[in-house]
Amino acid sequence: MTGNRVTLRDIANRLSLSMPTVSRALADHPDISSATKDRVREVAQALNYIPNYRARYLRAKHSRLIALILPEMNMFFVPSMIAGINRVVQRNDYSLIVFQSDNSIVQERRLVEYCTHLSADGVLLVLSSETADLAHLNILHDCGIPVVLLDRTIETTKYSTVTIDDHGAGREAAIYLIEHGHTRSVGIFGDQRQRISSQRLKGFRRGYTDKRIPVADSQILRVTILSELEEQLESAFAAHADVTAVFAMTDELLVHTHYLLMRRGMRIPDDVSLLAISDGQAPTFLYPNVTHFRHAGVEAGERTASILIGMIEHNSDAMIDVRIRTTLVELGSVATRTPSARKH
Amino acid sequence: MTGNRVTLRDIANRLSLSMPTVSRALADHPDISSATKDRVREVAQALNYIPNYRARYLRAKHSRLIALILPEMNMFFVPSMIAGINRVVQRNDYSLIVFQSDNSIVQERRLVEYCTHLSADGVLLVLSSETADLAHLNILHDCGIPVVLLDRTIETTKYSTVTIDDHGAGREAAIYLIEHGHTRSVGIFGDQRQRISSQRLKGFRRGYTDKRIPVADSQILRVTILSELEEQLESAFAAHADVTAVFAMTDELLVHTHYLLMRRGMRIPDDVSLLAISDGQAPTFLYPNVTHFRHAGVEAGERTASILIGMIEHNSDAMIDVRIRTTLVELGSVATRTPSARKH
DNA sequence: AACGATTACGCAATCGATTACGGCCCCCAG
DNA sequence: CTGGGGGCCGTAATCGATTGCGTAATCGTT
Repeated sequence: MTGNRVTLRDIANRLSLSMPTVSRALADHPDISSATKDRVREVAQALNYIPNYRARYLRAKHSRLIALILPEMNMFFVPSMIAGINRVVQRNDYSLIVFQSDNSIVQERRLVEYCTHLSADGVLLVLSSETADLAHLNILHDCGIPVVLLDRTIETTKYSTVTIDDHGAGREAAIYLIEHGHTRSVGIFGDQRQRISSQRLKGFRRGYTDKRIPVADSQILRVTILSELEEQLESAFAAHADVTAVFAMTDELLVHTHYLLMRRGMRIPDDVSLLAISDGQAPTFLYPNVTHFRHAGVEAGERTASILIGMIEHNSDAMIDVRIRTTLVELGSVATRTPSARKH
Repeated sequence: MTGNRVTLRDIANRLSLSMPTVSRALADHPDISSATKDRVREVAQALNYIPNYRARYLRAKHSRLIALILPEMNMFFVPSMIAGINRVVQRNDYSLIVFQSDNSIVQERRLVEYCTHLSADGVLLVLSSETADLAHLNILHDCGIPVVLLDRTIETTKYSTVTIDDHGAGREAAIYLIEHGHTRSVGIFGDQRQRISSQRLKGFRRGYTDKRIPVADSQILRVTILSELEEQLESAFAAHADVTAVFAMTDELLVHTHYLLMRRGMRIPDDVSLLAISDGQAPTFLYPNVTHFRHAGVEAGERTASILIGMIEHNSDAMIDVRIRTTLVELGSVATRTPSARKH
């Protein structure tokens, strides 16, 4: 360690110039002669000058820091989403600060506040499951820090949001199953306090309603804790011997459902068809590959980050709501059943 | 947006006090009377004062920022590692800045430099696959910024490292297979430019050597791109009809190998046994569950972050090398074979 | 020759907070 | 009565960089 860092003053002293001149020289300001610029650059290089962004951004109002607050790390979706966000963020010369709220509203509140301390230029927020309202975001609004809500949100007219078309995906999944002859299926959904879960569930039911096919409540699983899945699935099978298909709302539910079906000795799609909403990774390494409605995490991340940076740079308060549509990827885990060909 | 943020000066003016007094009052300095402290706190609250860390840390030498540079996002290992890092980082009141080098040494170099601009207090680095030496880290050393190399490293005596006991895990995996009667197996390894791949491979071979069982080169797969896996696996099976077990070096290789085995119609573990090194997630949702040598990503992240923060706070240059041992988790994907019971 | 314009740079303030140092007032002891 | 010592607070400098404004020197113009 060479002691303290080289500053503009050091360069200035070395060249008998003033700090402002050195600053302007390094910034390629037109007021400075190119001869001086060259000398400054040379000395800066020689002395190994390292700019102090902390000092620079103290004067500027911005920090070029973007915060991402996640409820939790998850091997599905989150990594690709971060990858997408990071790509856009880095490309625009911002840095991404990642926080975890651990699904706690207290933590989330604390972190939001912390973002103001850090003078983040913008905040990307995936709400914790405990978050019921958005009052704790007022502080960001007061500071003029734009926010984009991502993936897991609640209804709002105040903040921009980027979400999957959850309702649409659920509905299309149902219709896809019905059109392949699966009039009796089991739908597996997550914690209903989360909008993505309730929306996908509503969409799923809607699909059946639209096709005028009844769905019993026992066909709809609401899995709050993963460990409940097995029992709920067994009950559903027990209640409905004529089930020919299973729909899983997320990758996490998918992989565990897939496992349970396999363990049950069920062949996919011969004994039971399997359909999911997924970011497309798990379906390609499960056997057989799983037909799914795909939402690209990378894309979602990129769009979200783009919107946020747009808001930051145009100082815009415009509320943008992006609903990302899913695309069907058919990989053969859903069989076509004719009404007569039902199991047994 | 209410215009500009409330500063210490605003509070000072409101109370006809000086900025330093307000600063000290908020910091609970003994020089300030409790009456004044109360008044200051009250006004700070009322005015919605938000401290500016950027200004605060300009005087202090530190920033309470820790940077993490990753080669890429990956659904396996990385999320749990980040989770572990983040937990420790947040608990110690630091913030985590995440960068992706996209496996490019140019990017990595740029990001390392960027860390100095931001005055990061420490850097956590997972080397890109292109990184062959550590010269680009000198700048960090010059700035007195501690570094801990994580997971994917190269040999160094200059920086602290946290790695899995790759060689040991590979060796134990081999021995485990042998002791279960699998004298002929296929080992699937990653890009040999990476230390973790070469070490695991070496360890695996070593296990066989120790047990005095020959291993043909065609039993060892080196998979640089995932799409090559299928072909290589087929060749291996074609070359060795007596293969009774497959070992996958990582989760990523595991899930795809599992898929290929299933698609081949092979029953696990009846037709072929499957063993892996894994962080323990994938093995529990693949059917059947996969016996593996487990390395906890969360733990690795936590240890790494702890070491880095220790170095930061004790201003220590001590070189620490942590080699995380893997633990065997038996989940039944490896059958016990007696010599006579080999397949056919 | 004198004056306005241009070039190239320095001075001083500023961002918001922290800290070394100094000073006032009051109380108590000598 | 006086001096020493706390208690409590203000002054000024500082962190490193940026920016508005001023200015000396040079140049060109009529």
